Amino acid sequence: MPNPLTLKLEQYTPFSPQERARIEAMTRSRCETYAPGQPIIHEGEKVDQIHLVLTGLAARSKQLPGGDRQIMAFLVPGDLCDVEVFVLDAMDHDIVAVGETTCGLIARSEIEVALGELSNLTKALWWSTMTDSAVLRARIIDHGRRAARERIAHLVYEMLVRYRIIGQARDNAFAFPVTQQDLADATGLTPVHVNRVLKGLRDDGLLAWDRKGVRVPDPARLKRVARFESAYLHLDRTEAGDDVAARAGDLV
Amino acid sequence: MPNPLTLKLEQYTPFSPQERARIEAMTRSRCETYAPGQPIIHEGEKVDQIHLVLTGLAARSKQLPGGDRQIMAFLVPGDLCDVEVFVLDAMDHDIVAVGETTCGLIARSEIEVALGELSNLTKALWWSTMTDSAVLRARIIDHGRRAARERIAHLVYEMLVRYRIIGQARDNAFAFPVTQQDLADATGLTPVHVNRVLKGLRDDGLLAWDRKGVRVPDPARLKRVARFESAYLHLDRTEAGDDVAARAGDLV
DNA sequence: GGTCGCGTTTAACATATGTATGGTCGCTGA
DNA sequence: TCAGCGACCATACATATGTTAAACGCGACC
Repeated sequence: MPNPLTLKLEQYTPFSPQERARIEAMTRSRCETYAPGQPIIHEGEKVDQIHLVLTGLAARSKQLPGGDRQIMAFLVPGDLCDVEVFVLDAMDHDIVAVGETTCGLIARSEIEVALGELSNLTKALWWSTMTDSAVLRARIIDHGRRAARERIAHLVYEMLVRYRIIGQARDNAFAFPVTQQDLADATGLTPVHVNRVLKGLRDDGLLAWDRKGVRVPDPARLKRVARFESAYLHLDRTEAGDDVAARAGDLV
Repeated sequence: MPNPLTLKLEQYTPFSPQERARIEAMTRSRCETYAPGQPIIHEGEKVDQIHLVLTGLAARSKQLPGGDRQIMAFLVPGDLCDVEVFVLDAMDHDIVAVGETTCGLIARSEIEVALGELSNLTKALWWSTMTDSAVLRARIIDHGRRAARERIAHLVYEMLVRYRIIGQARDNAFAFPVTQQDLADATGLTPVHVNRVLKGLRDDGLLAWDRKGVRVPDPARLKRVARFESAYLHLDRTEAGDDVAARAGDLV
């Protein structure tokens, strides 16, 4: 019976017998089984082997302060839990077993030789894709487990950080040319309600929003309201020089 | 003034002067500017150049039948709109300009040489990552713009397709070992409400859910209720042999 | 064979958010 | 100058979903 990973990947492209054998070999080495509810990988963990779901059901999930939990994706046999290890230093969410689950463990080195030498640019592109995914997951958490006020606060704070990173925020103010309708479309709310919430945030002095942009008078306070955790943006690569730190440092 | 793409990518790794020059060269070739609201790429389009946001603000968005729209991500200068062109045949969502926006256009071939030769396995891994992102976006749409009933129906239908693909669904039934609490965590609802909705779906004969799994008596009907569109799963690679089609064919 | 724990089911009630509508303000163009 | 338009703002009301709590079924385990 074929390996679920090849079954999955061959949706994209058929492999040669050699390639197939290589994948089968990789995934046969070592397994681990987990009981329902048991964590497979924790947030913050630095993994150096890739987990592949072989049987059962797992989930990407995030535990929120306050006890809420958001599942962002289910992982069925053939799904890889943590490809991001190649480019990100640590997991920004948990993987948990939902049903009784067995995973194949593939050493990072093993995949590295299978992929061949990756150029700097390639790796940077991977990193960009992986962080984009992380931002998508953050949006899922927002929608699933945060009230409108936090949701909007979170979005604004994230944009502040992102604009700072590219050097386009001065004095915690940045141009953000969206209408309230756009905001509604982004947050899954209704324009009327966006307006209500915005008014509330303005009244509380959490942000100012005039024609030309947003200003955040007190980022630390907005961050608290938004329950913002910066890990998912993966800005902590100090090797990249301290430019990034200098640009976003006080926000994260 | 530095190119916003290098500014972004160098968060991950510093480039050599040559690498930097290469990126700058790629993005200098051709630009296009878009007015607010104007589409940059449409769903279904096959692009063969990559769009890079240089100034302004764009968004990944999806137009739903009924007029609703969901923005899944904002794109600021330095963000790439459509890296997926390398492995996916067509866009599964739109890119629209939110503010006045200019994009640099990078020919697909240009990036291809910069990346070097990619092995089959590498490309398959890219494909896997990109479709995972697409599933995340589907979840954002669910949360933002679908009522609880459709949301759950959509999730169940997606799981049916995914289990079929890996050959673990028989007779439109599959093991799905989740509790209602898990479902609530995944859909952003409350266990009580999940229960209500599930009861409704069962009463309407849309699904049966006993201890050992889910059964979907009439997939076509569930698909309608879920307003499910299969494009985002990218199952239409007929070159992959018709195995996939055979496995999921009638569902998509 | 009882009891304990866990998941499910149901009920009554509370509220965040949606719906509908209309008003104001600042632009733009004739 | 005025009409028209789009964005923002406000109000009244409707409802999907959350909250709390309790009962029920059922397998696990002594």
